[in-house]
Amino acid sequence: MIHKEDPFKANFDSLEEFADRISDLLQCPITIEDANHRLIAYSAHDDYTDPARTATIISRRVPEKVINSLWKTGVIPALLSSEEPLRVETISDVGLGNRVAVSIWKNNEVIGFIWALETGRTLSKDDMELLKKAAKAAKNKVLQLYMRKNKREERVQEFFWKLLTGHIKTNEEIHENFSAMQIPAAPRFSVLVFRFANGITSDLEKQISYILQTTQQVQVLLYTVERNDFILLVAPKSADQPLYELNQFISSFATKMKERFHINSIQSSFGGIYETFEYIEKSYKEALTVLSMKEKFPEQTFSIYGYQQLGIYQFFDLLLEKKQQGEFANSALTKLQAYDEKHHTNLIETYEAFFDHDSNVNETAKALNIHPNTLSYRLKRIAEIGEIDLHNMNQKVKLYIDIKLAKYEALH
Amino acid sequence: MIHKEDPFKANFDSLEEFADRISDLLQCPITIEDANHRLIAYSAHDDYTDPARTATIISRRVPEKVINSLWKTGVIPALLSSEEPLRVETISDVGLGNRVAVSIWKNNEVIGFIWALETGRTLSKDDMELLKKAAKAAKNKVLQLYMRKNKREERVQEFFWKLLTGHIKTNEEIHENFSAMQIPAAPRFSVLVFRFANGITSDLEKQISYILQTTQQVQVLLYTVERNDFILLVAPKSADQPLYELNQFISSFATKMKERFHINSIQSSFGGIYETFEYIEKSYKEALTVLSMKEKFPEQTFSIYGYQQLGIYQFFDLLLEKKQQGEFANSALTKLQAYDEKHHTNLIETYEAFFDHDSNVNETAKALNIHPNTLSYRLKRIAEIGEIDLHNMNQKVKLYIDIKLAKYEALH
DNA sequence: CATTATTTTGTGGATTTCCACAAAATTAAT
DNA sequence: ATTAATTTTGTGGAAATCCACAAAATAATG
Repeated sequence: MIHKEDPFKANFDSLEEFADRISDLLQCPITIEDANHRLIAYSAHDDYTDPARTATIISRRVPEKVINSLWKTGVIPALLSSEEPLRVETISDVGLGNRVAVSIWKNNEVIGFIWALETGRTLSKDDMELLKKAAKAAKNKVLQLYMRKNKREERVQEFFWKLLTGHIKTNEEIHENFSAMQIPAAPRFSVLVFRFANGITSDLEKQISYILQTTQQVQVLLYTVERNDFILLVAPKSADQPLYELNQFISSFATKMKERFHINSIQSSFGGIYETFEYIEKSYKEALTVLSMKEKFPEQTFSIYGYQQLGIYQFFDLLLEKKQQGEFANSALTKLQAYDEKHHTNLIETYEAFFDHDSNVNETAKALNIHPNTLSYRLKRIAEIGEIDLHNMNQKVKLYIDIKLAKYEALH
Repeated sequence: MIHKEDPFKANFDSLEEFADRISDLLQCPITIEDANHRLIAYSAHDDYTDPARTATIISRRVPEKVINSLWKTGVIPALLSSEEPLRVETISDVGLGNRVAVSIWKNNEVIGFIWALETGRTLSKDDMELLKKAAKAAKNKVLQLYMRKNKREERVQEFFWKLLTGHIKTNEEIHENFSAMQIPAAPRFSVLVFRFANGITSDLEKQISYILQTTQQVQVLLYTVERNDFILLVAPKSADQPLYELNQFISSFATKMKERFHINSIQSSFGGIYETFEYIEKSYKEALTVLSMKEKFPEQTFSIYGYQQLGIYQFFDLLLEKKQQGEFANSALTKLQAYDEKHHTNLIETYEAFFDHDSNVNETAKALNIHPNTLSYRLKRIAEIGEIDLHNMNQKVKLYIDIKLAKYEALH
């Protein structure tokens, strides 16, 4: 099939119609996606489609695992760096058959993709050329969509910011806005913050937004940007393990940012998980509290992301304030410190390590490079010197807290 | 030996002289004590004295174990209820040889004792009569001492009260007063409070004072009375186990008050142990904090006396305040509560009991009357439902605190 | 420098904990 | 009322803890 003149010169009303036209010309199923792999249009009269395409059409977005594998195999990076069509071999793990893809460009930016599934036949050089022309012809329509989405995005972000700062209080008002903007409802949510080392440029924002759009672990209801912080309203899917899901999300986000965009050192946190929207502001503040604590007390909190996981550190600022007014003097701690000082021992360090390792003798001994019996001996001495009963939860905990608090104070 | 006329008619200059006179007449060593068993005077020209008397003279007070045994054998109660001389058989445990005692009375009150040690000879009926007369004759001189002591006591109490309320601040000023009033210095001290069910009458005050004067476990530097509270400045003797000594003191005080005066239900507490006197006010406040906490949260604190032992409850009022402002919501706790509610389970109670029993599976199971495996199973469920890692000290502790805090809030 | 006190490491055995598995009992759901 | 899910109790064996004791190493003291 040879097309001397541009077969896409004629106007078309919708991108669906356009997809069908390409499909007719190339004799294979066509899918058009936006830059975030959301479905824009697809050709209708095809007899066969592979599982990946089916899933894409059903959920109106490309499945996350498909996107991940397209990144890993270098397909998407190639599409983002060249206007040339690219053949993708079958990746059967994710139900992806042979296909050819091309990116749609506006100036120096990719604003979408066209996919041609090679079901019956393999595309020729000329067919590839044709696909490239199709990409150019689709530009304007995709751009319109893109602009429209951007405008909506701005309105939505403004709304989110009002929620975060508590400028919209009543549940009714919030719900009205949610449905007006077609933001899906969710039974529970949390505010999540990614804090970057530098200010978030609009380029970076697009990259983040891209990763979020292609994430299906949690539902991202809203997001906005504030200096170095990328702030999200996210809804974990399960009622059973919301914390687990959020942690997973954070970790996979960090991995993706690192692998795909070489951005390291993102600090992440999320606030409490709540069920009604009045708590958005609170959850946000809690997320900020976690970040602030992670900054001030990094060694103790590096593995903590959620406000709940922050545990006793939630009230450390409160305790510190009182401590600095001279309260909560712990004579056990004082005595142990004095003993350590005088005899060059490590009783406090030992105590701390022991409880950091969940009162597990062997683990702690290993971590401290000492014999387990040495650890036992030291604990016995700690009990004697500090006059503290190590079988008493209350006393144990108090000393543990006081040790951490002293560390915190020293860092301050 | 018969003495028709009163042999004590003649004036005498000092009680020492008087003791010698009796000793001459009865041919045995004589000791005169005040109502609190402090040595007032003793006869000098005696060839033999038993260990109890020696110790009494050396330390200028009757040893505590001797007093205890005189109470147990009913000697002191008898002396306190009758003017008649009383023979005491040897109590060899405490180094007490045979002797005769008589109490010195002023109106209806005992203000001292005279002891005659039967070293060589046994006292006859007439000798006893003589001793009784001696007690009457000693009255005035002993009373003078008694009054003088009382006056000093008043001045000292006033001074102590100023210390407690922070009206004397500088260490210098405090030290000056201490030496002016001949209060012994002590390397470390704490303020201790006994709170009685009712106001402290002057009778009760005397009884308490009596017990304190005869106590040698800790050194009582100062005391005073405020409504229902008997407030003491005490100095533990050892540097190693001051807490232990103070706890012992409290427990033995309670026992004595019960056994000797049938007074139950004393609430006791003490503040921090400090080394410089500026902290007296603070220690006092801490002691009051303990008492207040014991009142508000009795089940959790019934075995706590010292401020240090109060542990995490030291900052419960602080936490409660924040909690009531809506902070520190713990979703793990919320979920567990919901689960308990819905399925009629006891997860929270189980968790609490487990840590109250120092994470000891067997003990806890016994206390809850369940199989140890049931406990394990419940803990596993708690971890799942609350999304909490039971191998993580921080998370464990936070939930424990939050459970106790919820209880505390409910009691409020 | 010698002596004493304290700390560390090692050994062995009784006890306890931890788990996996399974049967019974109870509760919830259709 | 039957089925399914959850909870409780039981058994047994591997692993870990605890403890007493002792030798070696180190630190403190006169």
